[in-house]
Amino acid sequence: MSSTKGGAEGLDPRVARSRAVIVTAATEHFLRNGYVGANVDEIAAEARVSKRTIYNVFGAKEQLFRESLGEALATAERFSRQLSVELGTTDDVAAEVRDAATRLAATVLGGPVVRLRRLLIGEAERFPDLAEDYYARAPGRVMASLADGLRRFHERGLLRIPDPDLAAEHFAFLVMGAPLDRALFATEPPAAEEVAARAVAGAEVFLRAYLSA
Amino acid sequence: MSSTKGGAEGLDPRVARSRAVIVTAATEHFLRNGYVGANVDEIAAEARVSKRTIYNVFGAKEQLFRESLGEALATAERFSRQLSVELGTTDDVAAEVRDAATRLAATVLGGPVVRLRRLLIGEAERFPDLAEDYYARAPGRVMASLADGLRRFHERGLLRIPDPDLAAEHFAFLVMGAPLDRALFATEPPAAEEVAARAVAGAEVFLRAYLSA
DNA sequence: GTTGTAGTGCACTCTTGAGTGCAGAAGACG
DNA sequence: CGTCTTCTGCACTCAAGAGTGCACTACAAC
Repeated sequence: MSSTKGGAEGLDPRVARSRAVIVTAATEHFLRNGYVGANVDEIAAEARVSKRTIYNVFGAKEQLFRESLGEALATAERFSRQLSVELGTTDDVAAEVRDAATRLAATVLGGPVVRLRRLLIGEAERFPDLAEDYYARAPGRVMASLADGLRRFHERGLLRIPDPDLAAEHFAFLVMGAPLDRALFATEPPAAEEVAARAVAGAEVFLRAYLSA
Repeated sequence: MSSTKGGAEGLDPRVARSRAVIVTAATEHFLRNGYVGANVDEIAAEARVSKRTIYNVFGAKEQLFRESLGEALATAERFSRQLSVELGTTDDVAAEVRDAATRLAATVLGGPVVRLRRLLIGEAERFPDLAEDYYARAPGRVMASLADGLRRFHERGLLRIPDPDLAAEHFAFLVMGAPLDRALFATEPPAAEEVAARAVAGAEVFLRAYLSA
C-alpha cells in the first residue's frame, strides 16, 4: 500500500505495463495450446518479461489463466453489446432481419470468437465457471437482445413471434448454426462469402416461418 | 508371427482382452481429462493392467489416444447410420419430420456424443485429422441422409426444398442447435424433456418454412 | 539524490508423468 | 508335458515444467 490516493488505478506504471503485455502473450498461448499445454516460460519469453515477473504479478498459472480469459470474456461481451444495436425499429422487417443475420454471422465467425469458444469448451471440465460465465455474458446477451427486437416486431404486428426467446434461438442457429459447428472442428476459418451467403439464406427461412402474413 | 492362419484376428486372446479393457479405460480418461491431462498410470490402474502392457500393445500415449478415439468415432458413425433410417417415405410429412427431430435431438444430446465433441474440439489444434474425420463420419453422414430424405419429399411434392443440403442444415440446427451449443459449455447434460420440446418446436418452424402449401 | 518498489537473470528445487528394463509368474498352444 | 508369448510389478531414467530464492539493476515518487 504505497499509493497516494486509495484507488486501485494508482498503480505503479511498471506493473500496469507488465500486466498488459503478459496478458496479451498469455491469451495467445492459452488459445493455441490450452491450459495444460501452455507453458509459462514461453509466455514470459514472448511477453519479453522474466518468468519471475509473471509470478510476482499473478502468483500462479491458474490465476494467469483466469485473468487472461477474463479479459477475453470482457472483449467478447463488448462485441455482443455492440452487435445488439436496434432490431425491430423500422418497418422493413426483411431488410433488418437480413442485416442482423449477416452482422451476427460475420462477428461470430469472422473473428477470434471461435478460438475462444474452442478453448472454453476444451477446458469446460477444468474451469466450468469460466465456460458458464462466457455463455451468460456473450451468447446469452446476444440472444436476449435478439429476443427483444423480435418482440418489438411482434408487438407492431410485423412478425408473429409467440415465444421470442425460442424464436431468437431459431434465428441465430438458422443463420450461423452449421458454419459455427463446423468451425469448432476445423483448423481454419470458413470463407467470409460462404458465411454471408448462409446467413442470408437462414434469414429468408426465418422470415418464411415467422412472417405474420 | 505365431498364429496358425494368416489373419490378424488369430491373435493371442490375452492381447485382445488387454486391448479391449485398455481402450475402454483410456477413452473414459481422455474424455474426462483431455489428451495432455490424461495420465497413463491412472489408465493402467483403472484397466487393471500393468503400464508395461499398455506400452507393449500401443507403443506410445499418442497411439493409445488415436486408437481409443478411433473406436469412439466408429461408434459415433454407427449411431449416425442407425439414425438415418428412412425419411420421405410416407405421406405424413409432419409426423415424419417431428419424429426425426426428436430422435435426432435425443441421440445427439442424450448420450456420450457431447463429451466426444468436447474432447475433439479441445484437441482440434493438436489432432486436426481426428476432428476432421469425426465431422465427415458422424455429422456429415447425418446431414447427407437428412438431405436425401428431404429430397424425396420434394420430389413427391410434399415439401418445397430447393437446396436439400442447406435445408438439412436448417432442420438440424432448428431442432437442436441451441441446446447442443449450450451443452458444449455446460458440465451437465440438458433435461430430456426440454430437449424433446425444443426439437418439436424446431420441427414446426421447419415445416412452416418448407411446406409446399 | 534518496528511498522504495518492480523487474531481471539464473540457478535451483520438486513434482509429475512418459517411457524402459528386467526377472519372474501366468496363461496359450501344441 | 514343454515351450513360447504375454502380463506383472517395480524400480528406474529422463524431460518438462511449475514455482522459488537471490543478488543486482532500473525505474518511480518524493
